[in-house]
Amino acid sequence: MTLPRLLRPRKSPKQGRSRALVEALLDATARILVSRGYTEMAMEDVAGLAGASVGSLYQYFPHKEALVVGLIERHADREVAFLEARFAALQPSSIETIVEATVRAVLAFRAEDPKLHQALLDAIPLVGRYYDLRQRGAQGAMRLRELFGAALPSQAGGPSLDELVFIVGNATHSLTHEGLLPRPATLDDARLGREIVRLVLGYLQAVRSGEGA
Amino acid sequence: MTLPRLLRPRKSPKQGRSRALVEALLDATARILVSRGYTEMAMEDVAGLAGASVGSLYQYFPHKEALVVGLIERHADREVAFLEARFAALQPSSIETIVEATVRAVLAFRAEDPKLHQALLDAIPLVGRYYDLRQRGAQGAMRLRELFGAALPSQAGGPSLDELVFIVGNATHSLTHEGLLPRPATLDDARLGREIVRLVLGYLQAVRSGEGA
Amino acid sequence: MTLPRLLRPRKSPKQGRSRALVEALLDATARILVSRGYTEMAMEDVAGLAGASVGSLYQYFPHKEALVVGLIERHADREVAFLEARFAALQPSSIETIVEATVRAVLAFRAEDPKLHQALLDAIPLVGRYYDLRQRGAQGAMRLRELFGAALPSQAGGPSLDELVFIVGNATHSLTHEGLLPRPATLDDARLGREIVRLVLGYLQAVRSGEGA
Amino acid sequence: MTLPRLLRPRKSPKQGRSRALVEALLDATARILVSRGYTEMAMEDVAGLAGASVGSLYQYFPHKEALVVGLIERHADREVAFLEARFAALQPSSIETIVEATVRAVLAFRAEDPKLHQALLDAIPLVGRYYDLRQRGAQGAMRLRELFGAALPSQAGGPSLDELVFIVGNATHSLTHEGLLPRPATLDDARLGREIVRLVLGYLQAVRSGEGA
DNA sequence: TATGAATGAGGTTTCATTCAT
DNA sequence: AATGAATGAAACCTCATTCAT
Repeated sequence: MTLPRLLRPRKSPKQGRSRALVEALLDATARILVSRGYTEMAMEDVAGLAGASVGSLYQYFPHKEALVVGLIERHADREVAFLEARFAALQPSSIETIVEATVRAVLAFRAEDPKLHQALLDAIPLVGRYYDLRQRGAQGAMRLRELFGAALPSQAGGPSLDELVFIVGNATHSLTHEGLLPRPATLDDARLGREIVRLVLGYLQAVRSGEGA
Repeated sequence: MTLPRLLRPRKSPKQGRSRALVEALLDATARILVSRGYTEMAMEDVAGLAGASVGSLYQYFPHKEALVVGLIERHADREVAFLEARFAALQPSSIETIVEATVRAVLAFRAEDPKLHQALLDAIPLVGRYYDLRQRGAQGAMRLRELFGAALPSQAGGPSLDELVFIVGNATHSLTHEGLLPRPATLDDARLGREIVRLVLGYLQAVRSGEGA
Repeated sequence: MTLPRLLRPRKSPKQGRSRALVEALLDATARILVSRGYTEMAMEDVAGLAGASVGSLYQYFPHKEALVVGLIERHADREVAFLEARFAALQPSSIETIVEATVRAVLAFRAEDPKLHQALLDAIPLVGRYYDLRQRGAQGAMRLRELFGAALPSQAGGPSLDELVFIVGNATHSLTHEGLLPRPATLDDARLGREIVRLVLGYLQAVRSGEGA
Repeated sequence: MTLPRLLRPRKSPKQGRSRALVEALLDATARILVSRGYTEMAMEDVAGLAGASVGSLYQYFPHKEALVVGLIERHADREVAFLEARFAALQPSSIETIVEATVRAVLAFRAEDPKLHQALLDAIPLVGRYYDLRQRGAQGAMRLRELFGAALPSQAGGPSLDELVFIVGNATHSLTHEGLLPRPATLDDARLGREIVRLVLGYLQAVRSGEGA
């Protein structure tokens, strides 16, 4: 618990049975993480819910954090796949279309399991030693750069592309998840999406017109 | 841990000595929370660092969560005081001035102890049973409503004041703290502040001009 | 807790105020002992219920056991007084009358607060280091000897007077309190008293007639 | 401690090794209970004396009370087996023989480990939430009913069979254990047994002859 | 004399992790 | 490969008792 250990599983799930077990273990982790939270999640219960023994669990996930990291990564992979599927249908397009599609897609993915989404977000600081959020984040940033880079001419005096991606990416992300302020009841996903789009496009417009420089 | 427990201390710190002890305990909590994180924070160590005994600690904070909640609330109180002190100097003012001052103030407060700020943010989900983030958030929202309400005419077809506060508040908050994407090295607090202001004003401009409606 | 300490209170309750406080403390002890049991009884709660502070409590009872011992002794004193009041009305009398009166009196005293009676009985082993049950018991035995000695001629081949007192005393005591076997619903105090009397007189009869020798 | 917990172990000892461990744990409990008493008995010490770890202890006994209840039940089972073995040799017999055999058997069992016997009796009130003395007692009463029912014709005006069993059972039990009055030095087990038998038979005689009715 | 804040040893219990079978 | 019994460090928390005020 004190000394950082390797994150790689002892055995790579190559065979089908192993793969199925890993999936079951991650499913169990998701269920318990949502219902009880990380601290109250016991390894024995995860194994039990997955129909396996602790021993088997430890064969694939060398410690508790690895389990959560595994779940986060599976979730992130799924999100990427979900988003890419949506993007595939629209390029090349105007920046307006791209932003709109992205925001809608992110909201749609989140809507599939909001509780799990939130639980994973909450768990990230707890597995920080083993999961480098920044690295994953950087991947997302790269993708955004691609999407934006083509559509946006860089602007003298304005933010660099990296900076712009940082601003837009974080603002969007935070607004599509639970944040500090409670969401007004009037703001359903559709309306929320519209406002986020307005926020992003308003920003891009301001950058283009050199306001605030 | 399973049953919700009371959050009220057994005893309220009224005399000066008690008050000093509570402060020392919260200081110790802050130090250890930053250096080790919530899970690794042991009550005995907190008491020891504060020069007190576990027994005394438990006299004022009936359980571990209460200790962290106490720290979060002290921190939030200080933030409010800090911000209000800055606001006091500028009203009534244009919306541009208000936004700029707010963003700078938030960044300045955070800069006083970024590690602690982040540690507290990370701890919030862990004490969620005892600390209602939303309530505190709602208070902040009310303050923002006051500030914005006067300066912003409501716009037909645009977001309500509540919705606007939600968007602006969350976007600002997330960008002034650690988020999903790593902050580019080029983006120091000054530049970051400028971009956030641009984001917010760009949004308000878009709302006013009815774009995206 | 480990080393036996003195049982004498630090201060003898001579003044009226002191005496009243001691009574209040013992009353509180009784209440809490009945409702929660010895282990769950906290000194602070006893003091609080008596309207005093822990400090004052410790002025009169140097430790937890002393409190219970004090209560037991007050209870025993009251029982003696109760019984003696009843005895005063009937001597000299036949053995039948004596036994009958004794059994009825014991049952009557117990009926005044059966819960407390039982709680004190249960607590005796816990304060054994400080309370010598045998000594108190021996006092009771002496009184019985007096009562029986006059009415019963010793019998060659039968039990000595001491042995007889032991048998009769213990049997009576156990039957007037909660024992191993649950009391049948049909057996109210009146019927129970009748059977105990029959048991004792039957025994005395058997002793007299030399049966079982 | 405040909330009633389950009494069932997490795991049932089925294999031989487990069974042996449970026995060792109960033996250790017995030793420490006798030497230190329930309150001073520490779970770690029990485990240590049994050559196991606290963890293993808690695998079979989910809390301290369960450990003591386990011991009490093992002891009671052994007592039943002991008594039944003695009974097997003598029926059908006269009531005199039955009473005599029973009293002697109870005294003989108790003589095997008087200290333990007493310690368990003392512990019963402390685990009352988990151990229903009455239920066990009722079982014993049923056995007595069988034994007596056959040999004793019911008597008009006298006690019912249930009442009779209650009287005889409790009187016998209390006299074969430590009671309120100290046992006279002259009264060894043999003599004590004789007196108890006399007490019981005297009572039965009185019932039969309608005395005290 | 009375108070009640402070102490801190010590207790019970959990649970991540290992490893013999 | 799978199992699950065993481990034991370590955590939280209580409460009898003391003593400065």
